[in-house]
Amino acid sequence: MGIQEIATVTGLSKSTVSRALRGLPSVAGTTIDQVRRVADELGYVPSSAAAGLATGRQRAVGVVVPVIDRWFYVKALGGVDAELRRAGHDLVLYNLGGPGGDRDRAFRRSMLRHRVDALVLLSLVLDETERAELELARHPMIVIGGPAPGLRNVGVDDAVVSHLAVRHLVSLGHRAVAYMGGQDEDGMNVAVPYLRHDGFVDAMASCGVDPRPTWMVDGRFSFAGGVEAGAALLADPTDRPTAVFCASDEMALGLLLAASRAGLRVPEDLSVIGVDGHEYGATVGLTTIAQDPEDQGRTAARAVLAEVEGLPTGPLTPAAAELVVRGTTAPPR
Amino acid sequence: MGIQEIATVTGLSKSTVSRALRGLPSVAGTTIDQVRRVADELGYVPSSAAAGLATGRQRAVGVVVPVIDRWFYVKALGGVDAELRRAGHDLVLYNLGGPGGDRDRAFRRSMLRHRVDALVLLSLVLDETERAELELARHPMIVIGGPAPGLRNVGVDDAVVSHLAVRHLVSLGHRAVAYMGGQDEDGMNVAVPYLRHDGFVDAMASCGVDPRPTWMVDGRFSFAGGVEAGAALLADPTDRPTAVFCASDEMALGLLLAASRAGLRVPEDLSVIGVDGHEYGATVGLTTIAQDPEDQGRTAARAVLAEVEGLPTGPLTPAAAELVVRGTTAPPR
DNA sequence: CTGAAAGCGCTAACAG
DNA sequence: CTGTTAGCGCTTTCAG
Repeated sequence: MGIQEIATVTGLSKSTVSRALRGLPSVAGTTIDQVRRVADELGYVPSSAAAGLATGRQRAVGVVVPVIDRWFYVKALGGVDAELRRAGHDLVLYNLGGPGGDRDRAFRRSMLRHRVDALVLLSLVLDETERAELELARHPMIVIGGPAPGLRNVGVDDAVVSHLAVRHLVSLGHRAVAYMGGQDEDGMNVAVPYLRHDGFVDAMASCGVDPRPTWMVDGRFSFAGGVEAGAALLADPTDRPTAVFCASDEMALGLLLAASRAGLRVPEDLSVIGVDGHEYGATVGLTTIAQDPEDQGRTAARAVLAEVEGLPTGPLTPAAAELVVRGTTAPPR
Repeated sequence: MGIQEIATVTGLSKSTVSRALRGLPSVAGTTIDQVRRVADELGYVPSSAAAGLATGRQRAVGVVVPVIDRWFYVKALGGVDAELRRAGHDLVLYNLGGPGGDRDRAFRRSMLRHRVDALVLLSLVLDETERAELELARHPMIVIGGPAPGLRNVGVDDAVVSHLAVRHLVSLGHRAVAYMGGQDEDGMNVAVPYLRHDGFVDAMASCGVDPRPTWMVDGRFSFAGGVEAGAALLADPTDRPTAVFCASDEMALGLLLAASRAGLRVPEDLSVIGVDGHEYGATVGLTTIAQDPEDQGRTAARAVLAEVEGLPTGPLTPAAAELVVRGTTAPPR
């Protein structure tokens, strides 16, 4: 059943078996082979709980996402996972499940159980209480996406993202540029939407263009939202922007559909630029500010794992965000 | 630090504290309150490893996915998660990470550690060795998606799915109907692609129509793949199908783009039907055979949790698949 | 290179 | 309703 069985069968001690199973260098090669063979024959399955209790290390890290079904989160999750796997750690998923998710309970009931050695928070900003509670667990934490007070974070600089997009549009000659963003995701307290929004306003100002309040629309960071907000934005032929900066590719894709429904050609009648580097965008030729969430996930995992090992925690360099010009942006007519 | 501290501070015994913390009915209400208060003051954080070791239950279930970034898997994962959370269990994600994922190592190194009480496999078919290994852990397992030999599964009946789609097309008057599917996902050993393919052939036969081999194309179950395969399929104006059944909405979306690039109008020149009920499809008006992966996830989680509790394991009813007629299908001209 | 003994922090009978 | 006594299965000093 356990390590003990192997010990009695091989005539070795529990300790030696334990060491052999872990391949410690202080064990004779022959012993290791023998132990492994017997373990296999016996169908031995290690108990991570016992190991965890003895060492204080669970070899697992938690990943907290506000919702699971968003492109960025899925990609970042994949990156974190890849790196954890490489390091032999498991990934415990904490999905706050959006607005209805009973965030508080999820926090204390699950994350506060020492099941994981560290936490990767996706785009979350914690409030005071939450921070205090998580402090109790005393494990390393890191944030992917928007900066969070008091925590290290990896992610693009959202102000830069907005500036890149606006500058591209303005340099093409656009002045009538609209912004499609989204509010905080219903109390999920995510910083990115605000940062991109403010970045847009800033960038416009620095280009000497005044953003029009009626051209700042809410696409809810989703495809469907982009279609709706886009339809509204493009409804009045006498008062249309010549370009739109969408704070996510999913919204931009929606806007593209709305534009075609409105009989507008892109980029001739309307320029569209998104943010992300979504695969769909690539295949439809969407100009975008691309980022690599998978890589951000890997970086975050590596950093937090290093912190678990007690290595010094250096500052993290912001992730790359790069203007990818494709077919949806052009000079206005 | 642990439960002991609380015991000494309150003057109670470890056992009483343990019971109070778990709110067992055999503890005085006042005691419970007191213990909880002291626990809070002390910043007590329970150790799931210790609890798990003592009880043999980890209060966690593993979810194994072939890859993470697919609509179906993400939705199903969300469903599993929701149900687990409700039951107070954590979710450990095992991502095989596609073809390059070193499936074997992932299996034995992680899943075989008793970190979880049960396993939910997404669309995976295990080979003999894998089954044997997982048997060792002796925990309940269930599959979502295609049936797997020797395991219970929840999911739609893929033969029915194909029949529904084909019958819809044929009843509209189509005879020249093509199929867009995909092969096994590069050694990930997933059953669904084959089932839908065979279902299509069957359904065509039962409708008295011969499927054309050159009209059975591979869209790799992705948007980009759908665009490519669609372009090829529609390339020759003298030899085009009048309708296409796509084994997933993502491919259907791609095909829609390919059709518009080829100058075809949908549904006038070409009818398209997909499978899934993807949100994007809904907003572009894609006719589809809709299913509810989230619900399938919840069902699977519930079933496997019940099995963990030792409840009798009844058979599972197949998940619902429903024809949703929207704007992309119509009679051929 | 291997063994003996002492826990890791909690739960679970079994008594009161 | 509460306390006592054993472990759960592994890792880790400390000695050989």
